[in-house]
Amino acid sequence: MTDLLANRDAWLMTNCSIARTLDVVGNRSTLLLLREASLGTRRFDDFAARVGISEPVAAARLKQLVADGLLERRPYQEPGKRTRDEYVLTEKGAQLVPVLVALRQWGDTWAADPAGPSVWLAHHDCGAEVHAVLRCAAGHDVDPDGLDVRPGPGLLLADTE
Amino acid sequence: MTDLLANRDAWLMTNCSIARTLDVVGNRSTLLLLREASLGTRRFDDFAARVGISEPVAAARLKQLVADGLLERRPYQEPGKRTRDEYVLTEKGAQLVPVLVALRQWGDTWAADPAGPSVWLAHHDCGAEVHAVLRCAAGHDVDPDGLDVRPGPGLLLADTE
DNA sequence: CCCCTGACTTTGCTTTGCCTAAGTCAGCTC
DNA sequence: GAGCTGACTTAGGCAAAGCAAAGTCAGGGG
Repeated sequence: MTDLLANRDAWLMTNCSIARTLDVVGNRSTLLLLREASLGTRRFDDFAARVGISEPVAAARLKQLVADGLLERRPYQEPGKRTRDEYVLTEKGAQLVPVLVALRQWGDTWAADPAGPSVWLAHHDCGAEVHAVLRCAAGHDVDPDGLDVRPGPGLLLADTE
Repeated sequence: MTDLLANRDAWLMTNCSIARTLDVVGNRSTLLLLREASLGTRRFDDFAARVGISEPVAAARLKQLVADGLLERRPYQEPGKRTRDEYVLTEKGAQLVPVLVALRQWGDTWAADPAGPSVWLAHHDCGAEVHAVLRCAAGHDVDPDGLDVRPGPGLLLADTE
């Protein structure tokens, strides 16, 4: 086994967790639907209107999100109305919130309106602003360029003859 | 001004930082190219091969990433070879690393190969594993469901007549 | 000065995503 | 039991994104 790190050409990206995640949420409307779900939207029409997509697209994406286990469909009933279904985040879906926070944070910094961002996120318990940060298991804050890539157990190597 | 938080219907999402970020990096191949750049890939052919996209697509996306200021094109020369251009992350691009880490982390948890992930990220200084976490300005760790949404200065309201 | 190589570009085609407009359907309200 | 409403589905079409295969181009090596 030669120098693994220098031989990145041989690494096959067929088991990349980023790519696998993007297989599930890798398009704009899916992520925006999850944004809405995380902000508390639950009803079909609201999803379509707030994301700004047509009903056919909303129906297809929501169905896929339920199939993938990121949203759960639950019956509910407003007083004096018939029973309907609402869409709520599952644990699996809620764990994508750091992705949404990181995306929002980048947009706030690099692509915001001159007036500033439309919303910001406060810690429910203390009211302070929330950010996505990188931290190592030893408790250190980590810079984007302070990362080392290490081969993991699922690494596949190309057949280098 | 009535209850802003209850009146989310009136919020116009035309100034959403998540949507603005997705306008720049909202497709699979762009994010995978940034993954490669963050892992140290610099040459055109390597980008195309490692991301698994065709050359025309790689050329178009890389050009757009340079135009958007996430990658910088720089001349370099390997000994005994002609001068070429390489693509390296700018500060603007590097600040998307938390997004990539959060995506990777979700994939490790919810979509990994039974054998485990192909790579993991270590803190360069201490070797411990790195994660994306949510933290408030007061220093508390924040759960995905511990977030409050607050209207910001750039919030646009719909004309509710 | 001719060839090789890395870095693209061009062409032609398929797939995916999204749109509008119109239709369906189920259960309350009246 | 007729109509309304929310939640979709169906049909038809356009545009963006992707692929494969082949062509272009510039500069250093031989």
